[in-house]
Amino acid sequence: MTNNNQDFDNCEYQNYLFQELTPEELALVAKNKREVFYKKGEIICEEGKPINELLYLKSGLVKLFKSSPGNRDQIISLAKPMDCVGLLTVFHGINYKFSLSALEDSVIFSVDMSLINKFIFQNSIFSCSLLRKMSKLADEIIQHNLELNQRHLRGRIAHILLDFINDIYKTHSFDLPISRKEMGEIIGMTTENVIRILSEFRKDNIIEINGKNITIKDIKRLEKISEHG
Amino acid sequence: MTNNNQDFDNCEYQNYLFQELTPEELALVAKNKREVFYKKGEIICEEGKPINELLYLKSGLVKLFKSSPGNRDQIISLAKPMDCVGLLTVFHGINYKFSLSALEDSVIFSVDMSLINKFIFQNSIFSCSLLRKMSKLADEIIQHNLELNQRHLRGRIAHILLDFINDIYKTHSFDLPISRKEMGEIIGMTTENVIRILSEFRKDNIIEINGKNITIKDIKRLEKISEHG
DNA sequence: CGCGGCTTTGATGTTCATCAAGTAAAGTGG
DNA sequence: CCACTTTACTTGATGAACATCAAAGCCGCG
Repeated sequence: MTNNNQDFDNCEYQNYLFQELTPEELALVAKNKREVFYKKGEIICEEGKPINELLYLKSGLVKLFKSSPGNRDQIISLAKPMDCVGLLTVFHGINYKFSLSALEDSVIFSVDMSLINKFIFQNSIFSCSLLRKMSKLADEIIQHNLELNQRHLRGRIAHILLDFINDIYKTHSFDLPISRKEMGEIIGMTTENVIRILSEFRKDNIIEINGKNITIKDIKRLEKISEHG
Repeated sequence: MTNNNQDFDNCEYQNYLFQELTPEELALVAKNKREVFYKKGEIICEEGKPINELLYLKSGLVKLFKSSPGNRDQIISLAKPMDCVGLLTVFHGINYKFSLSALEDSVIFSVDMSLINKFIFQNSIFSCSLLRKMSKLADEIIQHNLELNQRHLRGRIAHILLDFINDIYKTHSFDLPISRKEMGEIIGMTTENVIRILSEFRKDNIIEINGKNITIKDIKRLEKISEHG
């Protein structure tokens, strides 16, 4: 592991959360923080465990999910680097109501909630920024759910592909970080149907599939399917 | 309309939001606040309109919803008296992403966002309380969506009836404040199926229906249906 | 009293989950 | 490095759950 302070400076640079802190507060964060590496597939935190820290994703990809009986997980949201994982829920209740696991090799950077609470009390710019971020996250989750409930399966698949293109990978050709099963868990459908519809898109010449790699060939039609079913 | 300050004192008494304010701040709220009466069915605020005020429901029942083409609204949440309506979304973006309307005759009490922001900056107990409330609301909305996606129609109807019993009316016999159509919009199903399943429950001797009035006769079975499908 | 909206029930078709079965890929231990 | 096991992926067939369509009764309201 390289110099921690160096790392911290690097990630703080882009970070919309900690940038509101004063130099003194940042020093406290640097002293308090822990950095943990999680291998792809590893559980980061489980439902029911106490909430002690604010988690911040430095690199990788993480899913926030709820597991149900019968191997039926439901993914609530994905966190990208520079996101605060589970920010929405850490201020309510003492235990996690959801679980977190790494979709790719990830580095999580954690700070004690007691320190975060201290900052909230002494730095109003910071707490204001938290309020804004939470509001944004809530809007996104609500929006996501609305979109799911309105779309048929084809529309959902189109929608999630567009998300990967626009929000995560910023390119028309990428390696899917998640299995077909997990894709189904994000958009609420079975693995079989995820595959079926991806195959349809391939036959219709909208995408190209090579195992985990997906290339978008006709984004206009994908957008049309995402909107009009 | 009766004395405003008197009203304010009455509602502040139970209010978890404003109770964190100092007497001076409360005086500012009392001076700034507006109180508006909305008739059942009236639109309180529409998607796309600027967010200028924090709304607080004094009496009545309000729905937060998103409308879609084809007379297909989707209800995101209901607000009971003493709830801050749309609290989750007011700190992000300049325009409402959702609409609000009154399900029953309602009194809304509004305070300028500029004042709320002032309090956030000067009163850290208040902002901390806001964070907790938002976290709680987010948890509830996420939970609500998870439950919907996992249940079949019978389970959803059972679930929403239990919500009315436990959260809103606190009695086993109540007048439904909403139409069958709105009930469908909360739990994501068609009006016809809401009616069909309510009829099934009536035939199975679980509930009694007299127009808008519903009486629960067998809450144990309702709970069982809500949990196990 | 008649019109429009809400409610109710039945018949029909579509969408999607489930089941089954087979292939490819990816770990695992010798 | 190769057999072996396991996990992920893929396709088809079937049935269940649910939306849609249609039609009729009910109720409040001008």
